[in-house]
Amino acid sequence: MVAPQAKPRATYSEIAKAAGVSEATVSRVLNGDPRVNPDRVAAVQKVVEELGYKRHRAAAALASGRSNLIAIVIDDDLSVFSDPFWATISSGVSRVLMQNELQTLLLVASVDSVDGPVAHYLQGGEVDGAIFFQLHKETLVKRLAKQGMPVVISGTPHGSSDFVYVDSDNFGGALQATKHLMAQGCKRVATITGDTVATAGNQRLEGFLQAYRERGTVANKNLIAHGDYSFESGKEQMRILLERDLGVDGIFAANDLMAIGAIAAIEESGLSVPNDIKVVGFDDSIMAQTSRPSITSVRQDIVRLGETLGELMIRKLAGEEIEPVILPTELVIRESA
Amino acid sequence: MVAPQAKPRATYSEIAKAAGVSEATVSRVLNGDPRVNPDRVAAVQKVVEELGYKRHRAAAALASGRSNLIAIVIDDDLSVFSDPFWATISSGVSRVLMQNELQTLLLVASVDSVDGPVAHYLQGGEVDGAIFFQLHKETLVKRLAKQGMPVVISGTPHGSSDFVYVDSDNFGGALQATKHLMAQGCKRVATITGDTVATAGNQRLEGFLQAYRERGTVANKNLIAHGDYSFESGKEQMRILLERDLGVDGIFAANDLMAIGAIAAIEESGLSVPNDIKVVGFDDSIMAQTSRPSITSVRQDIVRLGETLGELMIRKLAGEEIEPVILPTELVIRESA
DNA sequence: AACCCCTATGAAATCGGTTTCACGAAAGCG
DNA sequence: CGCTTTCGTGAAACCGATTTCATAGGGGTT
Repeated sequence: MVAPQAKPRATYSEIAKAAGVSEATVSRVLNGDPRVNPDRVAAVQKVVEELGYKRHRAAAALASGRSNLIAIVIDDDLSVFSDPFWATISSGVSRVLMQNELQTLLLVASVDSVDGPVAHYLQGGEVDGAIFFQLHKETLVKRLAKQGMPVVISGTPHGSSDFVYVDSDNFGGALQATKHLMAQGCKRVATITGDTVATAGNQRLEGFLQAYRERGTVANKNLIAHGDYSFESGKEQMRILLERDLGVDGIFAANDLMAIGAIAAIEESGLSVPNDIKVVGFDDSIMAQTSRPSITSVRQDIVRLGETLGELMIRKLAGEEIEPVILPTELVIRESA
Repeated sequence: MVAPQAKPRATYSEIAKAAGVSEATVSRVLNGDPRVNPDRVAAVQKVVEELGYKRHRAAAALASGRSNLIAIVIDDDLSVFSDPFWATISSGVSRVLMQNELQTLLLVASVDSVDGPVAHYLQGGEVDGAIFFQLHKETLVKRLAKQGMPVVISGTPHGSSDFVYVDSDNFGGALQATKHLMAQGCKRVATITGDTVATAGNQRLEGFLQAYRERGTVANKNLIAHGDYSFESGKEQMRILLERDLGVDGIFAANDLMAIGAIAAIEESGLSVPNDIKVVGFDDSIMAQTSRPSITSVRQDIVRLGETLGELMIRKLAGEEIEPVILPTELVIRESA
């Protein structure tokens, strides 16, 4: 049951011989060194073509000290199930990296410990850079960055930190969503927040509050219900809001799932969406489109997010100074508001 | 802006010196060669511990010819958006592989061409094995397998092919779903299929047909509507079924999204679910839970699917003869049927 | 014309493990 | 008791690219 190896891969030594140059020159040609005589470049390229040569990554990595590998680090515990965008982002990252001759290494593991296997792995110099999703503890990332490893993270980090990150405009999206509700005539707009410990949830809440400020008022504290992004919490918090009897006529939910939960609670209480209460969600997920009523929602460009992560990493590897990027969101208007 | 490198990593030569043995012995110890004297094993392990040594992957790969890298290959065009399980499966794979000292390489690219970059990459011997998702063209996979590369695929392949694959029991799930509808008193159960060119869609259709057979009849051809897994197609095909006026009172949709579309069409026509028509979906996605009415659906164990893919790969790498695995499905009963 | 500098190039060292091979010692055998 | 095996071990070759370093020519300067 052993592998019947195909033709043994070509090496520099063969190419060098066939092209009548030294291995050093082959290397120079393949790495785009401009100093090589055009004739030889052509000769080498011809042979490379004919032999169907492919660079041996491990050998190149060993010799150059660069692995051409970028890790995508995902925390095992939380992200996979809670973040529906994970796949899309990763694919965007992978595509962009691949176009730049880099490979994507997928690391799904518990990232919490600064001393765990992931930490060791990353610090072992096995990868040229790391992209983090769903950052909860920043200690590890901070340390890696300090050691000189190029790091880009998805989502706004907590602290002052000078990490480079990419995020959707949670604040702006929430602001726009809330203002839309107000513009639709809602007098008392409430919000159901997501996990406000994480920055995304917090920013969406801030956007909501800002809409009130821009109207010259302050949102009543009772108009803020704290959910956790789940359908159940949306339903539950909506029930609580209704019980408070504040005359709520508009809801900004921090994601679509909670918006759907809220609508379920509203309809169970005998009211209707959007006639009695209007609802806006966040994410513009497939559910926003298929739910009845369909849900007005804040759209994030997830593909672009992934691609941006990849691009920033590439620029960072090239030594550029790079800045965090906030991607715009867009309000998609449907039946619910 | 250059990396302030931490301590330069330890190497065999240091370990060998410190432990008073040769580098060859260090290698043997670190690779678990049983022939080494226990005293030396202990000595080496102690030094390794103290120095916090980490194996240099590139060097090891170069010397041994094994990369310890397994590729997950995903076709750019289709899978990412259409398959909601992608992320979950990948994470399962990655976790299992990591527990076995293997890394997961994510390849998102167009896989169609037998001569494209992915093909080249895989044939370049850069990885020790490959796991394919969403297989459309089998040519490349077939060739890789023939060349001795361990290959495992997710989903049942088309042909006779002797590939090793892992799949959910689409046939059994569909059979169970349809029988459930019949048991609920449905006299005329129809189905909305997914893409029947792909095996999963076909198997679900076959399961549906089998339910009729087991009842001793044959399903009327007009009871079969062909969708494409999208919400819109579910709605559209349901409309068509209703227009045929066959007295349909049960629907098995090949996924939840189409089930939701079907329900939308049913309610728009003035009928109600489940009173007039009962509906069963497939996937047990989050939408099945949050939709109103909530949807009875066939559940697949996606996490297990990913883990199984990883496990099969590991066993294959170990040289075991392995067989395809079909994972059981489970009918989750909710309001719609 | 003598001298210096720059450029293109190849020989050889190097990266850090793995594996082959040879050898001495210990063990098994007749 | 002498001879063949087996066992543990280290020296050294090796994996395939990259990179340093030395060198031979070519060009320019005065």
